Amino acid sequence: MSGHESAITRLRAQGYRITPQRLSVLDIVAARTGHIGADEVWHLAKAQHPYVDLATIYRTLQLLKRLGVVTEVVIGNKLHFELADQHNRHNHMVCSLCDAVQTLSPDYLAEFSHRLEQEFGFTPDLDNLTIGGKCSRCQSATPA
Amino acid sequence: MSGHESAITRLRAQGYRITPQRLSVLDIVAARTGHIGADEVWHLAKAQHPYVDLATIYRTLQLLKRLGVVTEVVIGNKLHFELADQHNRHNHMVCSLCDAVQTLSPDYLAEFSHRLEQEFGFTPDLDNLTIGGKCSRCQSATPA
DNA sequence: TTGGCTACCGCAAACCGATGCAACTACGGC
DNA sequence: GCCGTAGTTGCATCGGTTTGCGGTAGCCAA
Repeated sequence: MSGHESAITRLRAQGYRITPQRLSVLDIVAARTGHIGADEVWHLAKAQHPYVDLATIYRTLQLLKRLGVVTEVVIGNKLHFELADQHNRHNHMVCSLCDAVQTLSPDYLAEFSHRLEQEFGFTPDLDNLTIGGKCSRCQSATPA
Repeated sequence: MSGHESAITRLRAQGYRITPQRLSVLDIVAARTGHIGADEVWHLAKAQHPYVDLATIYRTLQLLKRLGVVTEVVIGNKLHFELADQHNRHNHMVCSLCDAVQTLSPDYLAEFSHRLEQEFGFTPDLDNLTIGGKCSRCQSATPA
């Protein structure tokens, strides 16, 4: 129940309403260290509030993403989310074979990002950037 | 009708079969300069072969992607594909607001990629990396 | 050329995520 | 504390992509 008062304040400040459903989603995502799937958020939310609809979960998560409260991680072909912590930003590397996830300091992408902005005027959304590829384990396990 | 014989050879060499459906998809993607949506591939394929199923199109495109024959570009929430040209590699920057696509030399990502491989043993799949963000036009059009 | 093995296809249904709509409710104003 | 209104919700449905299954056909061997 702590650590996301600022998110609530921000919601209210921008004219969004504070609803039990939104609080549930926020609590659930905040309680988890690391990412959580949309379906799992739904499952947990129903425990608190039996009639929440999955559509509401998706809408809420998209809203929180737009506000920068949560970030999105694409794992396999499912969406996962995690609380955006400005003091612990990171990107995700996801193995396309085993879906293992490693985190990465945004420092690795800082220079790249600056160049895109300066040379193309394009502002990459690094907070929600998931990098696909092969982890070391699968890399060496693959025949050739 | 030219330029993808090597792809056919590669398919056969790996034990995959050459079917009319696969040849259609290959022709269609090769004929297009730039990316093409899965549904459009389907549309064009049906002109040649009326009973092709959309599922076959998707399966074929995923197979060709796995073999490195085509690359995937995520635009909005649709998948697009284009012929992988080793002599003209590039990445894509897609605006999340207007879906505009800009291409980017892979040079911009080369150093980043090397670091991931050396420090984490993670091999990023840069060929299929789509970078989301805001294009300069939408950036300046957004109120704040 | 023929036969047989197995990859592949078409069909249908499932799945994830997004969206339109009418009913509902949070919340500022009185 | 009550009211009005506009933002939200639940429900139903839809669009794009994936998957399971039984029949089909590409390819290799003889």
